[in-house]
Amino acid sequence: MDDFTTLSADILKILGQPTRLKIIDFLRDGERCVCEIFPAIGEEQSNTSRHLNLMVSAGVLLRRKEGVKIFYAVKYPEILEIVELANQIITNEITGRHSLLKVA
Amino acid sequence: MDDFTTLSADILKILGQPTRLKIIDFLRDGERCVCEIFPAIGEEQSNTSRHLNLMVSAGVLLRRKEGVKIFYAVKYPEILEIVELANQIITNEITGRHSLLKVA
DNA sequence: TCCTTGTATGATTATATAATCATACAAGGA
DNA sequence: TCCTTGTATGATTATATAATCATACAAGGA
Repeated sequence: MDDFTTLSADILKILGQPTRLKIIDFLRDGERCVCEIFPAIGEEQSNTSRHLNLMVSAGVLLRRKEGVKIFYAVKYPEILEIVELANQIITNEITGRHSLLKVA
Repeated sequence: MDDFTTLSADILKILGQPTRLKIIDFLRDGERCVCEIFPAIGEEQSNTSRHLNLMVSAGVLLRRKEGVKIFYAVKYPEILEIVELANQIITNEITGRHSLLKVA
């Protein structure tokens, strides 16, 4: 039922949501607990927890338990590369430059 | 209202849908008209057209008109790189390998 | 043992999304 | 001018999604 393309789409879909992208960005420097994440991104604990769980299920975050705290971390370096490329595209879109023009 | 993160999320979101990802993949070798695209991906003309329009609006595809046909092409090479990275992540997920293990 | 802190989840609601059918519209050829 | 081909879009429907409030649950300290 799930072909390879659908699975790849799921990875991009999970990254393509503002709240989740903010979380990924906050985890750029390493693992953080939920109690650090939700104030940093300005979302409710509840909502943040749901997104974190979605990202673990999707395979983009790792979860580690330490006492009462749960730490989350980006699972693959490729995830940060993807975000970086998306940022580049937006930069190009904003400056009105196209790939064809950049070649010149 | 739309900060940079939201815009980047929009790019990833537009790529994170199976039908659209199939279109991107079909356009890998260059521009194609709608009449070539929809049979190739096995979707209705109508649905394909909508997705193509969404992708042009999002800034990931270029549109060119030639007579009665409309040709679409991937706008930025970064888009194909993103798809490639997502494919790598899925490959890792399927083989059960994690980034930490790959380092060793 | 009781309390506090940290996290997850059930229920609900508003909104967005994807797909479909029917149809409109534009361009070019006969 | 009429017809055919190629493409876009209105209306509709089923489904997914994100956010919120309330609450449950687990771990450790006092």
